[in-house]
Amino acid sequence: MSKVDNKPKRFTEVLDAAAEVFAEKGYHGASTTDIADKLEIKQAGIYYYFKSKDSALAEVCRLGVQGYVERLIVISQADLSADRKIREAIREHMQPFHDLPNYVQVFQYERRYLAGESRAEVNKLASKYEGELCRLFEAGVAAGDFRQDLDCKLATLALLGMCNSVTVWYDGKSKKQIQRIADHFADFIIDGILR
Amino acid sequence: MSKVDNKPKRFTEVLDAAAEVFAEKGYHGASTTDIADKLEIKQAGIYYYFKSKDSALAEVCRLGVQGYVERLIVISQADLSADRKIREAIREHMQPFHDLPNYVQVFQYERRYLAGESRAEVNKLASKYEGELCRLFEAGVAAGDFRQDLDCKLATLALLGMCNSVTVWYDGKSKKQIQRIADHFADFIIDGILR
DNA sequence: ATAAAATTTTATTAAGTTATAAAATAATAC
DNA sequence: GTATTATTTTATAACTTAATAAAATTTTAT
Repeated sequence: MSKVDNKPKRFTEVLDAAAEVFAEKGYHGASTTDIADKLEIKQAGIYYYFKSKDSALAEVCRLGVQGYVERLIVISQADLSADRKIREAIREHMQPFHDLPNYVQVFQYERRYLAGESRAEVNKLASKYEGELCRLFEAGVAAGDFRQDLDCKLATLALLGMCNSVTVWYDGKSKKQIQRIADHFADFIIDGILR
Repeated sequence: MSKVDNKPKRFTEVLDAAAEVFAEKGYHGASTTDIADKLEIKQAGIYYYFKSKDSALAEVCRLGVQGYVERLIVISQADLSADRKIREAIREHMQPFHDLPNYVQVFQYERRYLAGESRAEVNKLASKYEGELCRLFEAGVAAGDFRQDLDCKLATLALLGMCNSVTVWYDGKSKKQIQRIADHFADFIIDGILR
C-alpha cells in the first residue's frame, strides 16, 4: 500500500496501476490502455488523473525515490561507526524494495525515458543520494576503519549496483527476507567473503 | 550460429545499428526508422536483413551473451585458488563491457522483451552462467578459502548485480579502465573494505 | 431530493508503428 | 558489356497509440 501525499484514494489506485504496468512492461512497452485495463475503466479515463503518459511516469518515479536522501542523512548523522552506518544504509535502501517494489523498479529502469524538467529532478535526487553514500565511505577511511586506499566513488557505485539488482529477482515474500538479503550484502562489501 | 562473423560486413553494420539504438532508447522506445536512420537508408531497407524487429533484438541479445559461459568454464577448470578464479571471472565478465557495450546492455535490459523461443534461449544461457559462477563460490567454501556460512547463491547474485551495473555508467574510454574497475570490485567482494 | 462535483464513457483525431511487395538501382561475376 | 545477384527505395496496408472534447453517469453535499 503506497500512500500518495494527501490526494484522494482513487488517485493512488491509478498511480499504483501505472507503476505496476510500467514495471511489468517498461514505459514504452506499456500503453495507456494497459493502465486503464488494470483499473477496469476505458483508456480515456486515465486522463482525468494525468495530463499525459509522461507525467504519470514522472509521478511514479518521484515516489520511487521519495525519502531516500532524507533517510540517508539521518543515518549519516547518527552516532555510529562507519561500517554500522553502511549496514544501516543498506537496510534502509532495500526496505522500499519490499514496500513499493513497482515504484522503485520504475525509478531504477524507466526514469531515463523522462524528459527535461522531471528527468533532471529525479536525477538530481539520485545524484545527491550517491554523494551522501560516498561520504559515508570517505568518513570510514578518514576514521581508519576502512582501507586507506579505498576508491570511495567506486565503492559507492559497487554498493548501489549490488543493492539495486535485488529488485529484479526479489519476490517480495516477507519483510524478514529483504532484511536478511540486506545484512548479507553488507557482510559481502564490508567483510568480504574470505574466511 | 554466430551469424555476424561469417555474414557480409553490411549485416554487421545493421546489427550494430540495431544494438546501438536499442541500447540508447530501449527496445520499445526504438523504431525501425531509428535503426534505418542510423544507417542512412529508408525504414523498409532493414527488412532485407531481418525478418522482424523482434528477431533483430533476439540476434543482438544472443551476441550480447555469446561466449560468457564458455569463458567461465575455462576459468573454473583452471589450476587456481577459488578467490583467484573469482577475480579472473570478474575480469572476463567485464571485458565485453568495453568491447561490445551496446550488445551487452541490450542483453541485460531488453532481453525481457523477447518472446517465446529466443527468450528461453538467452535466459537458459544466463541461468547456466549464474550456476557456474555459484559453483565457484561453493568450491571456495568447500576448500576452506571462503567463510563456511557463505550463502553462495546470494553471493552470486550480489556479484552479478555489482558487476553488471557498470554498463550504466562506464564511458568506455580505455581497456585499462575496465580492468581497474574489475580488480577493485574483486577486492570489494573478496576482501571487503575494512582495514 | 436536488444541485454540484467527481468520475467514466463515447467518439474521434492525428500521428506513428511494423511489415510486405514490387520496382529501381547498385555491385559483382562472367 | 551484359547477366546475375545484392541492396535500397517507393508505396502502401493494417494497426496501435496518445490525447481531446463533450456527453453520460455516478457520487457527494446540502
